[in-house]
Formats: sequence, structure tokens, C-alpha cells
Amino acid sequence: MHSDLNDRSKQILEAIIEDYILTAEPVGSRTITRRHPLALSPATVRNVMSDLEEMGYLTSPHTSAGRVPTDKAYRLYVDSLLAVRRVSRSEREEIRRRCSIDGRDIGSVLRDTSRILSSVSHYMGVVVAPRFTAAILRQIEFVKLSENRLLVILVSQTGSVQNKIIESDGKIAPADLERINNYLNGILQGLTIAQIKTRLIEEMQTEKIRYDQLMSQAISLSQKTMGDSDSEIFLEGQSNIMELPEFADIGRMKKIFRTFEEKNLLVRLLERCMDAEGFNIFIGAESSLSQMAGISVITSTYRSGRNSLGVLGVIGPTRMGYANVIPVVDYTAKLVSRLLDGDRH
Amino acid sequence: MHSDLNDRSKQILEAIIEDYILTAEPVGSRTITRRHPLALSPATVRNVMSDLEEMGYLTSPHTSAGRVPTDKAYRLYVDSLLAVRRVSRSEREEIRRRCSIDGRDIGSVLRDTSRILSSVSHYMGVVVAPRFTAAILRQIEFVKLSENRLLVILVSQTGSVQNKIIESDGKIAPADLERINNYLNGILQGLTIAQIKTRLIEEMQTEKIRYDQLMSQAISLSQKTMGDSDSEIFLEGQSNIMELPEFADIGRMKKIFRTFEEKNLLVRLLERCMDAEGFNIFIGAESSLSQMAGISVITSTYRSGRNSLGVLGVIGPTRMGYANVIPVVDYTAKLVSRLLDGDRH
DNA sequence: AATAGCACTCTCTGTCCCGGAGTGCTAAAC
DNA sequence: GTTTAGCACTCCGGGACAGAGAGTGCTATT
Repeated sequence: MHSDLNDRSKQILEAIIEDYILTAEPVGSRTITRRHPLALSPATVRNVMSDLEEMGYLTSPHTSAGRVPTDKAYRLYVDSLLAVRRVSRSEREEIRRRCSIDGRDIGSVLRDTSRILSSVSHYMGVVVAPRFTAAILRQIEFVKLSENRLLVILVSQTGSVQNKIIESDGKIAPADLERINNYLNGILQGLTIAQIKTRLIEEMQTEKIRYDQLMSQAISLSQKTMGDSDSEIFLEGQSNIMELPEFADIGRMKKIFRTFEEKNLLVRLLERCMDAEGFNIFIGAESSLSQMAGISVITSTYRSGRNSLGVLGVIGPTRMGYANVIPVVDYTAKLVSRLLDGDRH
Repeated sequence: MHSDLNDRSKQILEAIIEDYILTAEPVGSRTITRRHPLALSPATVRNVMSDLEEMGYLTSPHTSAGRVPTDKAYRLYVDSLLAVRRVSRSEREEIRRRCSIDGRDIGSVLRDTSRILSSVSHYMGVVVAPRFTAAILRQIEFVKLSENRLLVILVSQTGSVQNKIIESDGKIAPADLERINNYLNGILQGLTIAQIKTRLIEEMQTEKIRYDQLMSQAISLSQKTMGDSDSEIFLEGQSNIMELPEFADIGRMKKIFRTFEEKNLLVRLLERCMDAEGFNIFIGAESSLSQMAGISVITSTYRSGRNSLGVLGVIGPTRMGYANVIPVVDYTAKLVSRLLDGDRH
């Protein structure tokens, strides 16, 4: 679809994009000929640039400034121009070194992953924790906190833990609690949370339950705990993007921070990537969110075996170092997958 | 110690501070006489201001600007000038409405508390979660995740849950895990994590343990899990402070965000407040942290019965609406205390 | 088709100037 | 002796303006 460009135009466009990624300043015809060995005069380049502008790959902020790539240009760039680099040894080592699961909980592993992504890429790192509703239950456990308060702990197969405090009306004897725990583990283990919800409804209608007050209490308690909850999201390295010249404008920055404070917008955007096989790139307003103008997101899913657990990635300006960031995201996703999957080396 | 000021000077200083809090602009002698019913001429006020400057309560950014309160002035203000307002009905209602514990975990309750603090105060809200090492253990539970991976869950009396994944060398049969759980709960329940650490060392030296391989394994496993961990901290509403004119300078803002990204600095600062009975106020560089120049922190502890659990508060510019924020922080702290303490209405 | 030349456009920077707000001092008033 | 009015002075901020620099588009030439 983009093949309406001849080779030379592509080369020039690529040069412009790479220059702009480096400098963040509108690039002019002179600059291109100086910095790239194209064997063309500025005038020629100018003609090509003019064409590219007409086709929507470039814009100029004003008449006598250089030109700036549009989202469309970046899209072409990542789709067909870009030569993805392998992730460098030193990066690989830093990522490995800081990724470990022993003695920590899933949450902090993911948060750290986000930190790593941000510090390696110099943009923002983001990790969306696995949706708990898709998780397979390994264990459920009620713990009595006080007369009218219970704590329920849900453990998933991958080691995610979710806990909730619920207020119970009646008092429950420790022995009964034990029975409830056993009973629920018996019928719920191995199901996903989503399955559990329907299972609880079925269970409630069996004969056994109707006549056993305790069991019915067990069911109703656990129903309380199965409410949806937003996916957790770890967004780190926000100060990194303050370094970028394109966000030096204070108003611009405010808007971005406001956007990212509203986490669930981001969650929704990222969860759209869950189904994609490999990595996924949003460029600027492509995501049909006006707030994302000027911002690109590179994501990849991390998975356990066959099914995706969650999404991680890097958020930066559209003028992002794609060639470096893409492999980093990819590598990190694979590493996290392996980590969560039990690290069977 | 501050009584080296006569009444009139105090009144004028107060007027200046309140004006500055409102406008964020250096206040001049004219402005004061216009906006405050002091029955004094600008010239008189000027003389007083000159004195106040000499005493270190005011500075002027340059010769012909108005004057700006110093940290010392704010200190005097909050210590003796300020008439703390009661928290307004509408604020009280908003806080109550959004504070609930049923069906949630401690973490998200505290995170929300931080959000509430930020949205009510229009500054940043901050909540430090209870130190887990000070918590009393209610239950410890090992769950097997895979051949070489265990999940350990620690539940405190107040309902905080901490979990860690640990890699185990040997394989452990489910029945053995059960025994380990029972054994550990038997000897550790009711102790604080700190006490547990020493207890584990003692236990390791008893006869019984030396000869029971399983129990010794139990001990060594649980020692693995008792490593220190940083207190969690919830900092919300960062975009609020971007609205403030004093942080319109991009460099200034960067520094602040960098400071707060480094969470443990903040934790250390806030934990210093743990021992204080009521609320606590840091003004600017008082905290002996140069990064905190221009920033004030109002904190209060939340507690269960007699002992402090954690700290919460509001972070804003030194030019903060102390009169409104102090009661809000105070009220919120009390509410959270009650909430965590089992809400025995 | 590619290039050199040229006139034109637009931004950015520095300088100058002026008005406004505020101060400090001195002398007069209470 | 305190308070006030008057006045000269200082400093910032904004507007006007000119010149430099970078870049463009067009046209004529190779």
C-alpha cells in the first residue's frame, strides 16, 4: 500500500526520519545532503521533500523551517524502512541482571520490569499485570481478621495473589472456616475466575447447598470476592519524558500527565494488544485517542505457554528510537514470559 | 522564641502570607493596605516589611518587587498565627463516601486514600503503608506453585498481605507442606515480623529441629521470606502540582518529579513523622533536604489503638493552603485509623 | 532529470525603550 | 515619636525593530 514511493524517495524519507529522531528539529534539505551520503544536491532533495509533503509524509511547521515526519511517515518507517537492531549485549545483561523472581512477589517483579524498560529505553516503561479474571485458581483461603471481618486470598497458578477484606454479617467459628476453605478449594481449584463465577451460581442451586447453611454461606462469601477489578498497571520513568524537547512546553506536558494519571484509559489501549502475536506499535493518534497525539507506544505480550498473560512496552514520543526500543521490548517480554512460566531453564 | 514580634507586625506578616498563598505573587505594601483592613498607610507597612525582611521573615526577589514569605515565616504562621478551620461538611462527606474497606484490599484502600487527599486538597496526596516488619503475624501459608517454586503468604492482624515467590531446591510433598504450615503457624502467630526473625534463629538451635529435616527446612524457608522490604508508598495527584504557577518553570518541575520518583527518599522523610502524636509539618528545606526547597509536607499518623501504623499526608508548595489542608489531613488520618481498626462503630 | 542561483519568507535573537509596580528616604503632620 | 505624604530611583516585562540564519520555491541552466 505504501509502494507508491520510489527507492530514492524512501531513502530520503528515511534519512529525514532518522535525523529528526536524533535532533528533534525540523530537518532541511541542506542537512540531509550533508549528513547522509546520497550524492544529491539540496535542490533535488527539496523537490522530493515537496512531493513527500504532498503525499502526507511530511509537514512543515512554517514556510521556512525544515520538515517534520507525520504519523504516516513513522508508520511506513516501522513497517518497511526500519532495520531492527538486535538488542545489544550490555542492554541484554542489564535486563537479565535486574530481572529475578526469587524472594519477591509478582507485582514487584512487574513493577521492576517497568523500571527496567524505562531506564534502558530512556522513555516510559509500562507493564500491565495479568488479568486476574483470566487466571487459573490455585488456592482460595479465608482468614478471619476480626469478629466481622474476613480476609480472602486468591492465588493463581502463576503466583499472582489477590486479597480482599470482606465484612461478614454472622460470626464464623474457626472450624467452620476451615470447612469452607476445604469445600471451596475442592470445587474451584483449576478453574479460571471467570469460570468460577458461573460455577458458583450453578453450585448454589444444588440440593446439597440448599440445606447446608454453612456451605451456602461459603458460596455467598466467595461471590462477594469475585467482583471485577481493574488490571493493575505499572507505569515508570515519567520523568524521562520531561527531558524530551518536544514536551518542553508546559501545557503539553500537563495534558500528557493528566492522560497517564487516568490509568484505565491506558489499560484499555494496551489490552487491545493482548491478542497480537508479536509486538505492536501505536503511532500518535492512530489509536484514535486525541490525547495520544505525538506519542507512540510499543508493546509486546508476555505469555505462559500458549496464552497471553499481559502486555508490556515502552511509551515515548512518536520521534522514538524505534530501532533500539523494539528489540528491547521484545527481549524483555520473552524474558518475563520465561520468568513467570517457572523459569524452566 | 518568635515573640520578638509585636502584634502589628504579626498581623501584617499574616496578611502578606495569606495574600501570597492566594496569588503566588510577591506582595507589595499597597496591596496589603487595600486588601486588609489594617487602617495603615502603605508607607507604614513598608517600614514594617523592611523590619520583617531584616529578621528573615521575608525576602524580595529583586529591588522593586513585592515581598515573599520565607520558610521561617511559614513556620511562624502555622505555629502561632494560623486559625485552623474545621473541615467543611462537603469535604467530610466526600472523604467518607470514598473511604470504604469492604470488598477491597488494604493496598487499594490506601491508594484511594491518597487519591482522595490529592483531590480534596488539590495538591499531592501521599500514604505510606504500614511497615510490615512491625506488623503482627496472623497467618503464614506456603503454597506450591511448581516443582521448584513456592509461594509464601504472610497475613498481618490488620489484614495486610505480603507474598513472595521463593525457589526451593528440594521437592516438597503436599503433605509435608501442610505440616510445615501448621508448625510455623504454631510458633509464629502473634509475633511481629521483627520478633519472628529472632525467633527463627532461636528455633533453629533447638534439639527438635536439628534432627527433623523437614522442620529445619521449614525454618530455612521462612527465613528466606523475612527479608526487609521497603514500605510501600502511594503518591497520587502529581498532575495537580503542575497547575501551580511556582512550578511553571520546566527545570524546577523536572527536579521535583525526579525527587518523587525516588520513592525511598520520601519514605525516609515520612517515617520520621511516625513517632509524632498528632500532625507534623515540614516546611521547605527544614527537612534538611535541598530537593524539598519550596515544598511543604503535612502529615499525620494513622494508628490502630495505641501504636502508629503508618503516615499519610499532603505534599504541596510552601505556599500551601495550610488552614484547609491541615484539618483534611487530620480528619482523613482518623478515618483511616478507624477503618483499619475494624470499624467498630 | 538534476542542479545552481536567487529572491523570498519566517523565526529567532538581541537591543532599545517605556510603563508599571514597588521600594527607600526625607520631610511634614499628627 | 510614630505615622504619613511625596518623590526619586530601581527593576521587570512587554512591544517594536532590525539583522542574521535557515530554509523554501521557482526559474534557468547543464
